Amino acid sequence: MSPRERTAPERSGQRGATARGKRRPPSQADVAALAGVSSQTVSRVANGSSNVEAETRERVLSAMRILGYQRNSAARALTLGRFHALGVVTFDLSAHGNARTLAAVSRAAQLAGYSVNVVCAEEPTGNAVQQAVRQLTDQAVDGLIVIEAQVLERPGLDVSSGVPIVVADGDPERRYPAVDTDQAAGATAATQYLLGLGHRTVWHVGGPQDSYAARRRAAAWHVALKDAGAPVPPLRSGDWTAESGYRVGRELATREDVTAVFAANDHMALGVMLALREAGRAVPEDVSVVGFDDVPESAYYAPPLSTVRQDFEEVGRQCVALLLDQIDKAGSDARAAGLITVSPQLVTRASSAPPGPAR
Amino acid sequence: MSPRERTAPERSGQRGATARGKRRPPSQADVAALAGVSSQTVSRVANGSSNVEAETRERVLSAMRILGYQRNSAARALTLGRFHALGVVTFDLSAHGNARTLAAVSRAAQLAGYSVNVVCAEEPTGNAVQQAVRQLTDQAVDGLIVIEAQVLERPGLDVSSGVPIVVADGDPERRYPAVDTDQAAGATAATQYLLGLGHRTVWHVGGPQDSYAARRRAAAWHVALKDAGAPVPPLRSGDWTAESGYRVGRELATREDVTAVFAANDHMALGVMLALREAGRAVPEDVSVVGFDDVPESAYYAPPLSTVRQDFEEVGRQCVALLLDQIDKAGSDARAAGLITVSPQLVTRASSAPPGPAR
DNA sequence: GTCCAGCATGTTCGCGTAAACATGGCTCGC
DNA sequence: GCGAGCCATGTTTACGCGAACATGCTGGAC
Repeated sequence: MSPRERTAPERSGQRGATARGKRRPPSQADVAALAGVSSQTVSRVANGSSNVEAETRERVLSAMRILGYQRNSAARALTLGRFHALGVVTFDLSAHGNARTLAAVSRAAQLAGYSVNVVCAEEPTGNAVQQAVRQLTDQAVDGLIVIEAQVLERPGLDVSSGVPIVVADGDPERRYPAVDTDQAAGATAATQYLLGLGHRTVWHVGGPQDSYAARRRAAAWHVALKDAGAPVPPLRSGDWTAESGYRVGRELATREDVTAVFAANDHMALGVMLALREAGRAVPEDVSVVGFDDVPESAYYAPPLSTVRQDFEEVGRQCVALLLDQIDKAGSDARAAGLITVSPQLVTRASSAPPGPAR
Repeated sequence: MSPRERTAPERSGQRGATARGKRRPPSQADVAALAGVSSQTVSRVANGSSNVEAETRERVLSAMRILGYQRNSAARALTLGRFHALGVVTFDLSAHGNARTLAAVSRAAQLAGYSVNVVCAEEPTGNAVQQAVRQLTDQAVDGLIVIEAQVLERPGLDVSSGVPIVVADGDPERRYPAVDTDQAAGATAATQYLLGLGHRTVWHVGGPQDSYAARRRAAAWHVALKDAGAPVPPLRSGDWTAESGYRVGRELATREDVTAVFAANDHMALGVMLALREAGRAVPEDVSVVGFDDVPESAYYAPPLSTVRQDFEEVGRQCVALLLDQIDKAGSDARAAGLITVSPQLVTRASSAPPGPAR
């Protein structure tokens, strides 16, 4: 009559060790039967609820161990309406910053008892993202983190899927709560630093123009030059790769009046330096170079690269904090859309110096 | 009498747009009610089943659109007993290779209709991994991929959690099916290449000794030297970072007899090159350097680095293929534990050359 | 002594889905 | 012309869990 009648005869001895038959993992009911209690009591023990006598608890725990019980998270999610999972959408994990941010998100989420579901969209086209988001929400997440969100700006893209969203690094329209490195501060610091060394002006190798972070770095560079009354050279853009930096660098190397270059990331700076050296322009004697990111290797470039250090750990942590916040207060009208800013820090190394006396 | 009685009166007009009340996402039953069919028919349409009249299907699809229906994956997983999710355990996403592999896994999984659950274990201690695996299986995955699995060798570590496991890059004991770059072939190629250039012997800067990949590269280097009748210099080890490469490089730079160095990854090679240059030893004129990985930037190092290119994409793809294979044939005794090997490729650039005539 | 509070535990039910089974109409073959 | 079989669709049920409610027992206040 009780549900035990169904399950009890079917098993004899413990399973789990043997690979026989169409094994079904043990359920609460199985544990309950073995411990001689109701499945509800098992549930209480599993959730660390109070109100279970010590002796009963022990019996249940022991039964769990014997059967190798693990609660079924699907069933759990179904009844609770919560998945305890976060989704992360990103575009290019080979980009150092994205990978680092993801790692930090993963750690923070784990600490909070959430798992992390990653989707790596092929391309930052609206469609790919749409699909990625669809897959994630379909796949059961309580919230979404979008890393490197340039794509969100595409008009008509609707990622409102019912779950809260937090954007890391770039939501130009402020449609979602966001966590971001203070790109402007970093770019300004780099530019002012180079000007302060005595350079007449600073050239900028920007990132791809569909990247919001890249645009903000470029804008801050522009403003910093204007504020200082320095001439504003034309903006050259790459695509974050060292190769693109090299390409732009070759062009810059031909111009005698280039004495300081601020690249929007370290990898492009690396390419720029190689191009300069190949053209016979010494770094930093003839041209100073500053990057952005502070990838761990940049201290060992030739020469070691001055750069702007981003705190990816902090960005990841804050993303998770902000998202969990939104998830928890789901009832109250969340959309308060905060913006958390993480400060970067200028790191000076051997790739920058005052302009040479000659010239 | 029908379930519709419960749901119908509760809602008026469509929800989803308004933020009123304790919204519950629309369910099959809601769609069914709106379309005037049974929920089973909705299920059939949702799963693309045959046997639904075109006109009915249209009605259901339209109802889905109106309500913004998304199937509840928890309920789905509960009935199907499958989550359509893979778990990935890794240790350090800032390591280029791991991040790339993860990205490839993510893409391959997505293509197969699986989502990817990532856990980034703090440290490669048995405990951390144990916990990570626990969290993942608890969190509902159909299979597990362990990237950079040196940790699996710890005795007593039991990750047998009922789900199939595939190991990327290193399961020394072959306890699990694995996909791996052919480390030996890569290291051998690099060593033989340097010997072939005329160097009397080749020094090796190995990775951390608890990394299986590092140990295999070192072993192959050792064998290649012996096979060639070259003297075998003592092994120096770093920890994959450029900083450690620099440290070892400073030491090597003091030895006049060092003319060729094979580093176990590109970042350490970078550090080595900086140390050599600082000590007045030119690369490649005085010392040739070869790395491993072919990170995208290595072509722009100073000088551009000869290295062994790993095909992370392929490793990721194969991992997923192997894992899905195991998942599907769960019944048959899977543990056939295949090993899939992915070939790396030597890429020669400016950092290597025949030894200088002098000396 | 009575009654109620509090506690350990059991019972019922619903979550959303898909499999299994049921139904009723229609076609086709002989 | 009548049953076999197929098709579109409906109905029932199980999946595993935990919230809500139910039960029965102990002890203390009055």
